[in-house]
Amino acid sequence: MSKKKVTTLKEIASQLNLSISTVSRAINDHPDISESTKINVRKLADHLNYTPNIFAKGFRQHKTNIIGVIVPTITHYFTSTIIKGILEEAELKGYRVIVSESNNDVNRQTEMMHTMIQFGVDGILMSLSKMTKNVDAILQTVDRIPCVLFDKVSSKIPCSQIVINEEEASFNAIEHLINIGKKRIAIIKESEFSYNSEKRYAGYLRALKEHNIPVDDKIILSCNDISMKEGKQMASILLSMKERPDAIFAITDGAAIGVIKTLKKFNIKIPEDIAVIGFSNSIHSTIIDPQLTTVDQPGSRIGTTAVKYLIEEIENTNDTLTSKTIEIKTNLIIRESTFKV
Amino acid sequence: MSKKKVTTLKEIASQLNLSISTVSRAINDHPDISESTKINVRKLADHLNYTPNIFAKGFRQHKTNIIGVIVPTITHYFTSTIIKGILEEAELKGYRVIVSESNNDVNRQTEMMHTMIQFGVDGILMSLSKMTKNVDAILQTVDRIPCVLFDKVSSKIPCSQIVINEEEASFNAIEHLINIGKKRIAIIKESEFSYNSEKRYAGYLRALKEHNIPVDDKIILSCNDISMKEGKQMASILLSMKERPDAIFAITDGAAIGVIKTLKKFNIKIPEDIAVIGFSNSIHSTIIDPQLTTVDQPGSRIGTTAVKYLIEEIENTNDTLTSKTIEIKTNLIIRESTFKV
DNA sequence: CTGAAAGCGCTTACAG
DNA sequence: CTGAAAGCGCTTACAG
Repeated sequence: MSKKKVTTLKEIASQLNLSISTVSRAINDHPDISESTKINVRKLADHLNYTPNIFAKGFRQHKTNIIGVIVPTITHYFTSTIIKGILEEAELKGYRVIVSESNNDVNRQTEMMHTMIQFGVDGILMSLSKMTKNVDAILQTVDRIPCVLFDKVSSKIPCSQIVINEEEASFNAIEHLINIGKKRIAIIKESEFSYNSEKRYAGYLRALKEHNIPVDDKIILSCNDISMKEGKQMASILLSMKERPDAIFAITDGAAIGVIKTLKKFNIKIPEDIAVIGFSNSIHSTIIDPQLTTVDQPGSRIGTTAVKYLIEEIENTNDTLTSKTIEIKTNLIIRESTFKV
Repeated sequence: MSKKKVTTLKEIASQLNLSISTVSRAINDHPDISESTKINVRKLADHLNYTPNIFAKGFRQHKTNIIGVIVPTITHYFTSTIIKGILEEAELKGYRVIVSESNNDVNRQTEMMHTMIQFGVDGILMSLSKMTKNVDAILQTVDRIPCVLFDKVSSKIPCSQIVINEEEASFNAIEHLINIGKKRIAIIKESEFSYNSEKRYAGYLRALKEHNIPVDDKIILSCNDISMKEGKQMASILLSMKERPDAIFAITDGAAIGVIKTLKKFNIKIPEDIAVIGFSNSIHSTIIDPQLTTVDQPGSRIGTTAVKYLIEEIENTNDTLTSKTIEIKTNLIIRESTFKV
């Protein structure tokens, strides 16, 4: 592939009989340079289609204006909306974004952090892969380069974290079920190693407690790798019980949709016999019939917020490193699976 | 943010009493260097956690090992599966990926190509934004740097293009409808400026022709910005006709799902009264009830193939530039919306 | 087998 | 207001 020869400062300087330094300053609008020189330089630069060699620049300034993003899976709708937010905000601030998928593999995740650092990114935005138990590698990274965690975070890591109000959102969802008269509310959650799942579970427990509803372990179901399939299985288990629940809270929309599919198969009336609530407000939630009541997670806002905090940290030269945890508010979207019009 | 001091070749050289050149060669496994030196250098490099400064390297070698990707919208499931494929293959080959969204804005698209070139990407992978009529900017880019188009392509651009067999896939979908006895098949498509839509429409026309079914313009509906909403509207229009169709082919799953929702609202039996086919095999197609017959587009394969061709072009030093168009095969996935078990 | 030196394109403290 | 020079970290032709 033959690339066209590319314009450099040297080229412009020689054509204008100026020094490279002057041309550099003129292009960067340095106050020392006379207006007339600036005009001449800019004109020729435009004409020759000059674009600075970012590598020489980044190399010189130890700054690349690239942000690295590591997520478990890019194909989840929620994740892709976060990335959308990241791209928008980063672009606005003059940063480019390198994206990587860890596929929920902790080793890949570690490797990716290293490659990103090696690529000279200015900072890293990361959503942790499942089962990230050993955080040593991450601690090292946080120590070397600005990092912000989002969505799947860990309190063991000293850096800013952007999350949603998981516990409260879940509390509100359960309270809504109680308000519509439900008394025996099942939950389908993940194992205790999932940060998000535990928070949502905590909200569930608090809601029951505050409304004096006894907790029944039999209708608290955990599964690994929660998805539509698990939702179906858990729904079958719940239906087979002597004392069926009158509402099911699945901590992901996927599982909630699996639940609805199974309930429909057994001709259970939704929400009259059993109401269903999910979590995420994925697009699926309006495709399924009845449409799913769920918690809307503003992915795009999470993304833009994460970028804001990261860039602040990148550009903040003084050494005060305050790691904040920012909670993005969610909304309960009430639809047919809990509310009959 | 205080960054730890980073290990350089110089540091290693001085600790080992070697020259920088020798250390550089040892690390790059140059044949000139003795095995013992290599071992020493590697050991210390590991110990000091040495990672080459990619910017110095890229700057020196005019190669960044970064691929730029520009897509209209990242949040479309199909697009995100393509990106997944791109990330996998790129990583395998030692490349990183910068992603950008054009949001279907031609100006943004042009700007992004420029920024990417400025960032020194080795090549660009692009899916064209809608209404890319003026391809001048793209022609310029193609001239400066290896490019491969995928999914939304244009025959006006001389570079390799990775597409699916749109026309044939659509032909097969229509033929399936004919095989199950349908005789009056409507199509919901986009305007004539959409490459994909036009190809699918061509397949529709050919199938009708080969089966001697007359074409009726009244049941050929076009809309801009096709989605679920448009699917609902078009379905209403079709239902209001004296001569209703007995099958509807929507060229996107979103529109097909809108169609199904409207048909259900009017208690039309699917597929007996009206069968429905979509295009993409998005996850929605198994959420909706009845499940949607649709064309599976292997997004991940499109992504990996695009990367393969791009890297071939990047690494191919000789000047023979052969632009091929590669068609990735699709499959018709038959489900309840056309076939009653 | 190893080293000294030039150079990639840019910025910036220093000098005038 | 402008220029000469050093240097960012690396690779590589040249010399030994």
